[in-house]
Amino acid sequence: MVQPSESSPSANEPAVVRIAPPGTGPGFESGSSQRSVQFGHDLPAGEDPTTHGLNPQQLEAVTYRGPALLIVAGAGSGKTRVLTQRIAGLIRGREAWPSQILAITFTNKAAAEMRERVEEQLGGAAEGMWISTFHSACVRILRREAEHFGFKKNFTIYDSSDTKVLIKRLIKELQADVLGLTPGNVASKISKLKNELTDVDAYARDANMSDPTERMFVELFRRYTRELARANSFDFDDLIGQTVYLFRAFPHVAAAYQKRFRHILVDEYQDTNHAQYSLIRELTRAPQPEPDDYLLGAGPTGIEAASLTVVGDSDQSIYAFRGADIRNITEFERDFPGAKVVLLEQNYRSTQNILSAANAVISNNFDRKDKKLWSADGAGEKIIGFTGYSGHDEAQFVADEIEKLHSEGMSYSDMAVFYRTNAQTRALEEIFIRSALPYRVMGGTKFYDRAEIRDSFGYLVSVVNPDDQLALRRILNTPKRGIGPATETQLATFAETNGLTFRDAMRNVEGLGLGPKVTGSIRALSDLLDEAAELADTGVVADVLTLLVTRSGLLETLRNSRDPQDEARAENIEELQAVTKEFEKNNPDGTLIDFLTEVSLVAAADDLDDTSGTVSLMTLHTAKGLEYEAVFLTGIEEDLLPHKMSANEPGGPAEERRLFYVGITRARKRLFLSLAMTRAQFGETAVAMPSRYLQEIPAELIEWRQSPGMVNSRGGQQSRALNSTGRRGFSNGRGGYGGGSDQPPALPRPEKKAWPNQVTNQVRDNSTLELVPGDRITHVDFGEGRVQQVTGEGAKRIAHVIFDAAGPKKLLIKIAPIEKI
DNA sequence: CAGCAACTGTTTTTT
DNA sequence: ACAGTTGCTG
Repeated sequence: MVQPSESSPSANEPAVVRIAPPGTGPGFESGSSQRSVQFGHDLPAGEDPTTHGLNPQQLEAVTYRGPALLIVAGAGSGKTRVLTQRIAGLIRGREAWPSQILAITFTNKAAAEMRERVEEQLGGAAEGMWISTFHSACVRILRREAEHFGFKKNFTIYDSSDTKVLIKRLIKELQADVLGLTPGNVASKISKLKNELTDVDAYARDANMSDPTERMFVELFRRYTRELARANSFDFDDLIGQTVYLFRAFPHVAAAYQKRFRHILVDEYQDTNHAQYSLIRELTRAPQPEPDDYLLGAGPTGIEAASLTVVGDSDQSIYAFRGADIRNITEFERDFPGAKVVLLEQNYRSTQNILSAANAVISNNFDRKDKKLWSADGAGEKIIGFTGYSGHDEAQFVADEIEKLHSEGMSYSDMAVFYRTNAQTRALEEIFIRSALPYRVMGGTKFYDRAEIRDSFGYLVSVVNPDDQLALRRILNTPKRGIGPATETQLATFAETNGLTFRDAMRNVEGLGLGPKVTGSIRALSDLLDEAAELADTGVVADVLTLLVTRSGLLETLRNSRDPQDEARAENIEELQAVTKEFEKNNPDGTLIDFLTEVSLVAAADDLDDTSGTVSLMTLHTAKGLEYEAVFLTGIEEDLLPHKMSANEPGGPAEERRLFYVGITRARKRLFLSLAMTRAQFGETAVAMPSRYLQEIPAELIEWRQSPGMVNSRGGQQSRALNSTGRRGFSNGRGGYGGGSDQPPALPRPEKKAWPNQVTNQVRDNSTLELVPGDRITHVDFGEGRVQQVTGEGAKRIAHVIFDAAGPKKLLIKIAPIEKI
């Protein structure tokens, strides 16, 4: 069996899988204080490595044997440890071969981590085990079985933006935009339907076809489905849904997997959607006897259904928006009669203060099983609260506190900043860059979303999967080679009328009667793709990419451009070449298809880099499953958390509260909650109100450095740094707010734009500014100060300054808003 | 067909 | 604020 691609790290961070040394770096949920005793080789003689060091509930979860087991694992209760020891125990006790194990995790990174830890327990005997995400596992199955239902095994995967491009084209063709249908809303509706395993025909049966918008939507859905099939492609949702379809339509195919996988384990079960649930149901069915078995008189197969272990926490269900159905976990016992349930409530991660805050917040969600996390490790430090005047002010607080923790000996990689929306990174990044703080934004998937990278992938996909018309159209005139929309349409029509693929139309371009110049361009492109395909059969991925980007002129066009940004774009392509070389190194037998599959399925959390020594920035969603010594939860404001888009949705506010809960429970020792009074949005500054969830935390757990009540409308004139130091103890014992009131005081209403965005408007370049210790400087926010020391080289020179009022700061000289006096 | 200026809507979260 | 798109001109 081919080794799965999920055992290699994401192509974005292509080095070897990194495991943080105990106690450092962002760990996966593992019960940090238990870590030192978890591996067999540390044990005294005679101890059972599978069960050593477990509490009674964990022990039960590891050793229980039966058809179905639900482990209700509160945050930080050591569930990953329980899962890995359970797997190791099954294999060590000869109850299962590695190849009979299927473990499903939420991200590739979590899968790699789990594999690593199982191997460590077993001394490397995990060969043949499937530990992967739902999507990766389904790709593996589909590649092997695609030919059963009209796909080829070289299929490619459409990500959400590919999907949108295709739908956009269809909307244009059908002029569906006049009915208010946009690529966004059509794509999300189709995705929802697929998550419910509803296909076009099923939907059309119940649709109100007298409604023109509805009728149009059905037509779009139908064409979208047809186009995907024609392009030999699956979208994200298809990967799951089509696998379920495959199993249901071809019982003998399903039986092969039902027989193979004897133990199925699913992590983060609370976030499974209906399609994923159905997949698990199919896999845990007892295999049906095949026709041949009857002929041989074998009767029923006699093979029992696989055993199923699921781990989850309904309080951490945060993906309802993409179809996750909390009932999958709440009704588990009904779905699998005779299921055993084990509750893990002891927390090995956080201090009691942090857990008490988390418990208090989540207890406001009614309709949940009461569950209280507790720790044996003591109260710990208080939670720190802070209210800034603006998002930048808040960011400055975060940066200052990070510096402080760092100077006290905490590694940057042990700290993380969370936020609700990706847009909030801007202010944080600006301040962090200025403060010369090493940071890294997780997810955002920025690299693979850049146009030049997508173009490069367009070439690669066109080579691997010539049926993909979308990829071909993307590269047809990129770089510019004189093939406009008119020519593109002619090619498409020619293909249509002659029953050819778009790619074949290109191969026969001479038959179209186009101008000699255009014909020549298409011929050259077509030949290049053929040559690359030949190379892909024998050569390595990196060479194929190099051939394509050089011979197509993509790279050269960018290099010769006079747009200064194109230089960076060319560098991005070179970085992609480096990524393919790394892939090559990690997967010596990896094909181009493997490479494309891997990058298609990287998740936001997959590019975590444990050893990089940087602060991690990420959304609350990405943070799930991770833990850090110190956590900063930013933007704890109404309309942001809970987000205003969630207000109308049923269950919205409760889900947002779970999101807050997830954020709180990521912290081991230190937790910081911050908000701003005004926040820039759409370039305009709007007033923000403290989040309702803040009041749910008992006041005695929070020490407000600057409470919402302390901030007044004149505050914008003062620098935060002037009045934030040394004040403490504003709790009054009742509400969560300082300043003497029980309820969050009504915030003042400053005029719009009362405090124009002080940071972003200032584009400056101080790269020529020379500073030496002793110089007096003035800073836009911090006032006057004296340079103590200058470190770093060139563009990275950092001034260490003690400001008269704001105290010590580090500034990146190139971009800091400073002047020499 | 390419390049430029003006104009739009967009931001909730993600495999 | 910004990117992506439309519409005009050469």
